[in-house]
Amino acid sequence: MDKPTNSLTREAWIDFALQKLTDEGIDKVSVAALARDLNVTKGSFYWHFKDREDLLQAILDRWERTGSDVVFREVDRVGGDGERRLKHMSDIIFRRYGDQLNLELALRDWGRKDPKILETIAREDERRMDYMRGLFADIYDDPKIAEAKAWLLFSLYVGEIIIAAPIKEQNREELLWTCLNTLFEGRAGNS
Amino acid sequence: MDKPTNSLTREAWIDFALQKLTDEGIDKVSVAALARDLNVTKGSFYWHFKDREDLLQAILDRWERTGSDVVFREVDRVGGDGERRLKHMSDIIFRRYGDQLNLELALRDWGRKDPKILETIAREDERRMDYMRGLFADIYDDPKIAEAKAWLLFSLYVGEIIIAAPIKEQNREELLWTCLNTLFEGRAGNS
DNA sequence: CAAAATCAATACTCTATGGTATGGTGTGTG
DNA sequence: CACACACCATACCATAGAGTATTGATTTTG
Repeated sequence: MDKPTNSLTREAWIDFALQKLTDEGIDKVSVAALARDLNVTKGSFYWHFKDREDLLQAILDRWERTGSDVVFREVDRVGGDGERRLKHMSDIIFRRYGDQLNLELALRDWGRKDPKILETIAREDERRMDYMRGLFADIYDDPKIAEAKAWLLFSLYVGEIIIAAPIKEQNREELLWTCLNTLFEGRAGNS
Repeated sequence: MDKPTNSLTREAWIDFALQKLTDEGIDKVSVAALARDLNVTKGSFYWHFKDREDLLQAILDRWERTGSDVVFREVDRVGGDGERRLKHMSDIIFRRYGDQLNLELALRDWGRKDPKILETIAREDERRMDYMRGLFADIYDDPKIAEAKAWLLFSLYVGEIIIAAPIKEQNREELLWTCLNTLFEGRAGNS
């Protein structure tokens, strides 16, 4: 009863558009190009969507819904203290290659051009910061330090996507964990 | 003898295009739009430039030439040990608001769409990383740690441009210096 | 089975842009 | 003064994309 037809659904359009956004940026998410690649005509698109804006909004909604909650839930499910959870979370993030990272970049780039998009991104970033700040607060009493460490960790996540310089003294994984160890120095004991 | 005319020079076109790139991204750096904003026609553009590609290349060259060398030179001119220089450099970077940061973002976004652009950015990023890694090596004997700290500092620079979350426990300046202090913990003594 | 809803094709308009070809206007120089 | 060059305007072509209107073909449903 779900959808017996083999015709395009609205969700399929959104899926495909999301992939385009990831690969080529928001400007290339054009009605004409999507229709071409899907082997249909624009007549189909304008049946499922009011206009292009409608599609873009749908893309954004989807991203916000399937954002980082899954990561938070998985981390909390396994549990452990603040440091354990943060390292677990970082492990998940660092394993995410390619598409996930490119989507993040494409979205933030989109946000630079459209303040309404930026608002959504800011909400999502705030949720991420709140989560990390909370975990660091388990380790560091000074809320300013906890916030700074969370900020540095967040920066490490995005830095890896942006910085194009080669790593010279170690491999990628080593580097990331050396960075992590730097973040957990200070007040608490760690390996 | 410099340029007695009040007509548009090639450099003026590049200046204006660079501003457009900063404000609206590379896609909006269009011949038609630039000419409109400059109150001339495309006839002027195609006198100074072979085609759009020619302008884009000129923009990139200019960025690479006026990139970070000025910062490095200023830092080295004032001098001091590694930690002093790194903090001096960070102070310079953190004081740069708006345009400088947006240009960095716009460029990296451009690089995502064009591998040839990414090469130039990678070269520049490598110079920056080399410089910072060298300074951290003055403080930390382990080259892996020095590299990681440089990477974290670089991440902090770009993170601030990307992360849209509000800071809650302190103001921007405090946060950045709390982060910096975290980076200089460990083996060396600092304030 | 007929009617209605769903989904897509066709054909069209309008705007923006890259690029070319050519003609016009000021400025300096012999 | 005349000529050449630097600089720009005008007119034009081709392509790509947003959006609309209408029609056509399946499915679903009464």
